Amino acid sequence: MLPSPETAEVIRRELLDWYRKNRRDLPWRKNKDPYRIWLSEIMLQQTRVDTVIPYYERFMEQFPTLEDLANATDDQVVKAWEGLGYYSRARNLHSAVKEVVANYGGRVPSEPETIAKLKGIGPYTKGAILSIAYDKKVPAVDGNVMRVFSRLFAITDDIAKQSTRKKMERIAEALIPDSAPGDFNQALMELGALICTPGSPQCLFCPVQSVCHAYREGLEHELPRKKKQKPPEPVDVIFAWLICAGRVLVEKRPETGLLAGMWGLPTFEQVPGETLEQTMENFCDKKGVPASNYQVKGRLEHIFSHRHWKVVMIQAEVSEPDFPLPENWEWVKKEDLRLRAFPNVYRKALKQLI
DNA sequence: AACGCGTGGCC
DNA sequence: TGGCCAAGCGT
Repeated sequence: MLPSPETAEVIRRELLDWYRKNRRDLPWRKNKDPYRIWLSEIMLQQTRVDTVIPYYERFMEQFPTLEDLANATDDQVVKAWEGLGYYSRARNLHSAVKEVVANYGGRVPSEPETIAKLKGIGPYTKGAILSIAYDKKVPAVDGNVMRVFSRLFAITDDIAKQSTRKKMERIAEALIPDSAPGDFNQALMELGALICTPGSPQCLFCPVQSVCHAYREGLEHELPRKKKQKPPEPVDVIFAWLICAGRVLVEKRPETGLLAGMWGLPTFEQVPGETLEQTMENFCDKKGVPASNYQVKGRLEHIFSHRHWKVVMIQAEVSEPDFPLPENWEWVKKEDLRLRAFPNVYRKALKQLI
């Protein structure tokens, strides 16, 4: 059910007016450089504004232009992303930026069909870049917008479903103005971030309260509806701290799956029914590591989106450092560990071990 | 279509 | 304190 033309006009006017008075002064709002907008949208995927800001500032300092990023190495880009999470975003962005330089003369495509082909740019990011940087009338429906629409129009569909986002995009198309599509899209998101928040929406300060179906019915706390996600599955994991003469063995993780392609300590699952020392010793034997003096150095827990690692860190001394290294393993001097990009779970471990 | 993919902040 | 999230995308 689409909003009436009268309702649509009220929403456009009130939202744009409210946004122009209340918009936050964020680093990516300094100008409309498509590269700056693009980077911000990728970093902001599933990530809070306050978390992103320092990463964004540092990243822009290190890679001020699209060409600078295209000319960087993968290691540099991932290092700049270290700690931000969802690391495939960095790899996809880097790959896409290189493609823009190679195939589009270094200009971010302004056509929906073209930009949508780039890695890491889905329906939301496409709409955000095109509307904010190029003033195109394309919807940008993210979690904020879905929450706002759910409440404004009392939509009870599960916002975790793909079909719901398409429904919301149809509504957005009916609302988005010719004059300032980028401001309007950002106004919707800003309203979701500042007023129409998940927990306790500030309906008394809402510029579109008068046309909000949920507010009228007292349903703002019941909406949006969203399927609960399963709790992370616990896994017992061992980190091997394999040392020799001031050096440590590190492992590059597989190119797919959790922390894909990231550096870490050699990591393996605890085998049920075995002691820690048995599993550790079997692991070292299997890898051909001549290790001795096994010793538990500490424990930590780390919760990912769907895994809960219960980690035991076990140290062993490598007696013969010139043994043939397993694939994707390297020796690193302890003081050089900081030069490499480790995801946070390993940084937490290293903090305890060093 | 449903699931895998990080992290930190919030109450 | 731990469950719930926060400007999604790829498969």
